Amino acid sequence: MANISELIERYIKNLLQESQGDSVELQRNELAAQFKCVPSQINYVLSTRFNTENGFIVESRRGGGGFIRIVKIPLEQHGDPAVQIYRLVGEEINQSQAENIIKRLAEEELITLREAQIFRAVVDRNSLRLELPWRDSLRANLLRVMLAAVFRES
Amino acid sequence: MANISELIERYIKNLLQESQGDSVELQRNELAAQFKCVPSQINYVLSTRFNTENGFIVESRRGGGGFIRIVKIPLEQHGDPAVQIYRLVGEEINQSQAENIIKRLAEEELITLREAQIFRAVVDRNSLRLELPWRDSLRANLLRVMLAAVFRES
DNA sequence: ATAAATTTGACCATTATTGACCATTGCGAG
DNA sequence: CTCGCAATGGTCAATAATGGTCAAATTTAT
Repeated sequence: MANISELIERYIKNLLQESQGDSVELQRNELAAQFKCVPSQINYVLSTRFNTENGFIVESRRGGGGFIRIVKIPLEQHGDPAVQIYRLVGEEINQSQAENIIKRLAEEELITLREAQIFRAVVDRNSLRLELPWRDSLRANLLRVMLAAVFRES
Repeated sequence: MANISELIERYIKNLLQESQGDSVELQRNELAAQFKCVPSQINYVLSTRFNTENGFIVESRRGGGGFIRIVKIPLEQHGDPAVQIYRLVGEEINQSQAENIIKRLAEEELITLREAQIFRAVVDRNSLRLELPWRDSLRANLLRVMLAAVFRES
């Protein structure tokens, strides 16, 4: 189907492949003009196809010389453990589940001891001062972005 | 990179590196001429990139023989880290302030690059899915516990 | 028919650039 | 000495250049 969002997605993934590294930088307005769509559609594509669940990190800056940078998290390079663990997190996670995952990450030496301590501090229920439906969701989100940060090898 | 401010920032940081000490002295008009911008843009760069939050002090003098001196202030490496951290982070902190602190910690090699990326991921407003009065407070809290986790090692 | 995904646009936020006008300092001419 | 000017740097507000959010409208899939 001639779905613009999909075209944009493919275009960006192509750029990622071509660029030697694992990231591309682009301009929102320029891209939008190129695809003859409104700029906010770029945001739509980014949030639906290039989010952390899909293994991407998006950074950006506004103003003069602004940009959008899309970074691919190279999960494959770390082999099975990293991928499995990343998927394990899910939409919600409680503290002890999170701690198990962190323990495993440390055992597999995918993160250092210090990093494990940072992870534990963040997923601690006392750090996440929220009531329960939301706390587990925030914890899952934070765990995922922390994993993404670590697996990101820049 | 169509961003003069960034070029000027890099230029000054280069000068700082090259000069043995931790300070450089320059002339506003001269610099502005060199980069073909208005003199006040130098002030813009100074106030956004070389302020105390970023660990710099700027001194200057007007009139004949005027100058601008930029001095880099290193973080205290001794004393109780917890106290210093608490002072730095406070009860609430926005994303850019947090990022500045993280950048400094990495520059001072108090945390590794990977750790800095974890920190950044956690303090990102998109990771902390909360509305604004509480988001800054949660961010401050998380930053504090992460720093505590790292400095606890004694 | 309903739900989900996509497309649009109005309005918002952040960062950079520019220029008019202001302040301070040093140095000569009287 | 003192006054005045040349040589510096400072402030602030307007404008430009980007990107972000949110929800309504529309299209597509179930």
